[in-house]
Amino acid sequence: MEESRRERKKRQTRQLLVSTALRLFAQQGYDQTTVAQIAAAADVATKTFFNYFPTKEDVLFAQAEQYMELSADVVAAREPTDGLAEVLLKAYEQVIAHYLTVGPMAGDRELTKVYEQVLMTVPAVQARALHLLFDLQRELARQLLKAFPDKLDPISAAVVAGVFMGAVQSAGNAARELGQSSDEEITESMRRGVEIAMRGLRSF
Amino acid sequence: MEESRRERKKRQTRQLLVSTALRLFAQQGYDQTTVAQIAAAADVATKTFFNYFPTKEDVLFAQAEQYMELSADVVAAREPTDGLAEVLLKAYEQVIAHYLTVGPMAGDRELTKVYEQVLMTVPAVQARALHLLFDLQRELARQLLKAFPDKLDPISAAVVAGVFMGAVQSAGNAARELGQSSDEEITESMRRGVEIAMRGLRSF
DNA sequence: TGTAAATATATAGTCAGTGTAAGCTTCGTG
DNA sequence: CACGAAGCTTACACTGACTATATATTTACA
Repeated sequence: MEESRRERKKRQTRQLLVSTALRLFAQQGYDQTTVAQIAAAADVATKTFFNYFPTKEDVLFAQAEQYMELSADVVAAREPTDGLAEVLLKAYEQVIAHYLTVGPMAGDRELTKVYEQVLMTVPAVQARALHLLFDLQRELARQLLKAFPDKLDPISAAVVAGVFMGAVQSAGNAARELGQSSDEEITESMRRGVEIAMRGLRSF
Repeated sequence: MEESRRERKKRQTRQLLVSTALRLFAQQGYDQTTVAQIAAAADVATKTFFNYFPTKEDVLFAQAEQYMELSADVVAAREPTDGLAEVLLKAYEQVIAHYLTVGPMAGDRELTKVYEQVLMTVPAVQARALHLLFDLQRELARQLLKAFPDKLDPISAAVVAGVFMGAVQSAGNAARELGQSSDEEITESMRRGVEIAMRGLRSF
């Protein structure tokens, strides 16, 4: 079945809300922009905004579920010869590639800056981002446990996911704090983080 | 200089707000309890509550900064013979011990249950908790970098902290989800998490 | 005891987010 | 084509977190 008119309109409205919100955030700042303003600028009722996004923050994370599906796909489609480390690395590469090429930030330097600015300064947004990271981590653990039932148990699967995500996230964050702002620098730092997670902390 | 009257009163008011809030949360649930109610029950103005705690959630994390100081102390007071792994393990043991014996939850089964219930079900509180975890991680990275300037650089220090905290946090969480509710079971799972972080993910 | 700083207060607001009921659009079925 | 069900949007009213401001009170200290 193709996309029905209803579904199409819904997607359009959703997209309109996202782009309108980002535009206003860029113009006047996140905190200075009210949901009522976003709704008015998109010409819908305020309540409609909340029908699409449970909170104001969520409009910034509209594409986040895709990452979850993406990594799940990679884990599910693993080659029988692939070990746990290989699968993790592939999932990582996939998500990064998707982020850099397909996501709403892809290539748009201006938008990326707005995003980063908001993410670094607005506590509520930071909190929401961490929560998402956390969900992603839990989902990854589930997938890994299903893919490697002989090597993992529920606890170790969770730990593997937690270690991996912790490495990537902390590396990316540290890179940003050090002023590394280009995609290349940041992904390179993340790669180092992954390598450390693979080797283990005793290697220091 | 001892504690002045002003400081003493401040501490008392703060303590009163915390215990009053917890009592009300236990009685009527977190969402059902308003800040106005807490303030009224503690016989202060609503605004006063916000003078002590920036948000409603914060009243649940009154003791969190102590963990940061604690782990910083451990790292700072390391023996010259201690390697990075040993220092991390010691800091971990210290914080756990502190949590189990000194914290407001120590021994109070009832209060611990309220806490866990709130933490598992209220999104705003989860978000706040994650944010704290994140701060703690960053602080740990700073301390490690200072203690091991020859072995670490800013990126790798952040990664070490991120991997370590990620392991502990995900293990603890997975344990709770599996229904392990006793302190012993949970700390045992966390210990496994730490071991995995030390060994590295390639060991699977 | 007088004075400046810190703190608490009441008042009046802004804004995120919810509940509800009513109306409009779209969909499937006969 | 017709019609009823289901899904969305909307207006409206409301709760409650949080802030700004201006005022009063308490405390520290000379």
